Formats: sequence, C-alpha cells, structure tokens
Amino acid sequence: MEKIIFSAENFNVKDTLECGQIFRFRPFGKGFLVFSLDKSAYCYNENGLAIIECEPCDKDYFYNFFDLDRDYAFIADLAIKSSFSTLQKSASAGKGIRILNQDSEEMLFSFIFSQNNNIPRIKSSIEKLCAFCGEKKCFMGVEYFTFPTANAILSAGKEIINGTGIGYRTDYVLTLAQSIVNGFDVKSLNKLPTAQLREKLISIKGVGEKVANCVTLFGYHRSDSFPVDTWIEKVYREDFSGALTDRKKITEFFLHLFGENAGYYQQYLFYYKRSLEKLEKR
DNA sequence: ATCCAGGGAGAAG
DNA sequence: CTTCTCCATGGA
Repeated sequence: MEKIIFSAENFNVKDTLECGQIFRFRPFGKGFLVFSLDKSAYCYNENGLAIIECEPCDKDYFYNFFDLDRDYAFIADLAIKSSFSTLQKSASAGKGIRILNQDSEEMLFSFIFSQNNNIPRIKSSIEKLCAFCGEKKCFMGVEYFTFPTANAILSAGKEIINGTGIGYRTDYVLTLAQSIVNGFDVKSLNKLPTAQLREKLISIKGVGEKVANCVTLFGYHRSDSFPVDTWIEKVYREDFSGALTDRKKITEFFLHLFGENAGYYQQYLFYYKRSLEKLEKR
C-alpha cells in the first residue's frame, strides 16, 4: 500500500466527501473508503494531516483525484474575505473542501440519478447499480463493486436498472448508455470551452441546466459552473435577498457575482446550507 | 396524508 | 419565449 500525505489545513476528508460532490464512499476505520471508476482508496485526517492510502499503481490517479496541486488556501481566503457574510461563514467552515477530479462519464450517469431526488437515495441507487452490473473487487479486506461501463449498463437492461429505484430516470440512463456504446465519447468533450460543453451536455435526454452544471464542475473541473438546486435557491432567497425564480438566471447571477471561482464558492454555500446551518443555530 | 429531495421533458399558454 | 404539469421513490 502506498501513502500520500498532505496537510489537513485545506483538506478535510469528511467535508470533502460529504459536501455532495461524490456518492461512492463509506465510513471505514479512521476515515472513509472512496471509490472512483474501478479504483479505491482509504482516506482520513490524523494529527493535522490528510492521508490517502491506495495501491501504488493508483497513486497518480488519486493525487490528481484529490486535486492536490491546487492552492485551496488561496481560494478559501478569497471567499472568507469577500463582502458576502454567508459566503464568509460557509468558506470559513468549509475551507477544507476540495473539488475532486472525478470521471466525467461516472458523473454524467450519477447526476442523471440526482434529478428531483435526495442524496441518501442517490447514493443507494448508485450502489445498487454498481452491485448489479459493476465488477466485484476487494480493497483492504472490503468487498466493493466498480462503476459499470456503459456496455454493462446497457446489457443489464430496463428491469435491472429500474431495480436500482431510480424510477422514471431509467430511460434516460439506458439512452445515454446506448449512445456511448454507439461511440459518443464523454471524456473527449473536455476539449470544449465551458459554454459549449454545457450546451452539449444539455442536449442529452435527462440532462438540464442544473445537472449539466454539476457535470461541468465535478466531472470536468470547470469552476465557472454554478449548479442551482433547491438548497442553493434557498441561499439565494434567504442570504442574497434574491427575487429571481428562473434557476438559469440565478446561475448567471452568481457566475457574474463570483467570477472564475464560482464553482468552489457554490460548494461552500451548498454544504453550509444543507448540512451546517442547522447545527449553528443553537 | 402531504411534502420534499443536488430537476427535466413535453405540452400549453 | 415563459409557465404548468407530470414524472417514481421513500423518508420525514
């Protein structure tokens, strides 16, 4: 097993995993097991450090996965010093959040699962998908399943995919899997600038403005993305006194307000609103 | 029982 | 162009 050791100052494992950007992880030992495609790692904070353990051949993958070359102290400080009090609080509480570099195809399928759904159910459905048509593997004595290929999803068929509990979204998933099998290369879209990338993603059935923004942010690391869901809409209404109701316009409002770091700030705000605010109000 | 969750497609206005 | 309705599912 190989270890990557990093300062915990801007790498809080729990916050990074629980802030809603990743669905495949589970508590284990001193921290969490994390799964991406067919790979796995064990991560935890200890003595002011963040530690990642993985197979030697996956070391480069997880170094990039956790975005370890980026200066998150700088990003968080800008937010903390901004003139928006909720952003200050959110960034101060969530300065250990890093935006992961996840696989774009895995993100695309995962966020199609997410529409009009909640995070615990999304996690459970994706786990079932992997169990139904992923490949069984073992890491540190724990059994897990890889994220399935489009081909495996397609051959699993309607009955099985619907067995994951995603209901009406089953058709979206199978249609996407079919088009990937037919040659649609999700990863190659990375060469497009963000606006065109987003437009291309929205042309996929089951992908609208919000899901496209999640995929550009979490699957292509485009920080000029700003997903607006029910939680961010609450932030907009309650903390920015917003009057707009069209979520696309709310996205544009925040992109204009926050600029190129909007995606990082969005994640601070989302995590704070969904998980932390209720804890502070007492 | 009704509402809500990291919304979007398609129809109607 | 904008707004409305319906969509499966399960936990609160």
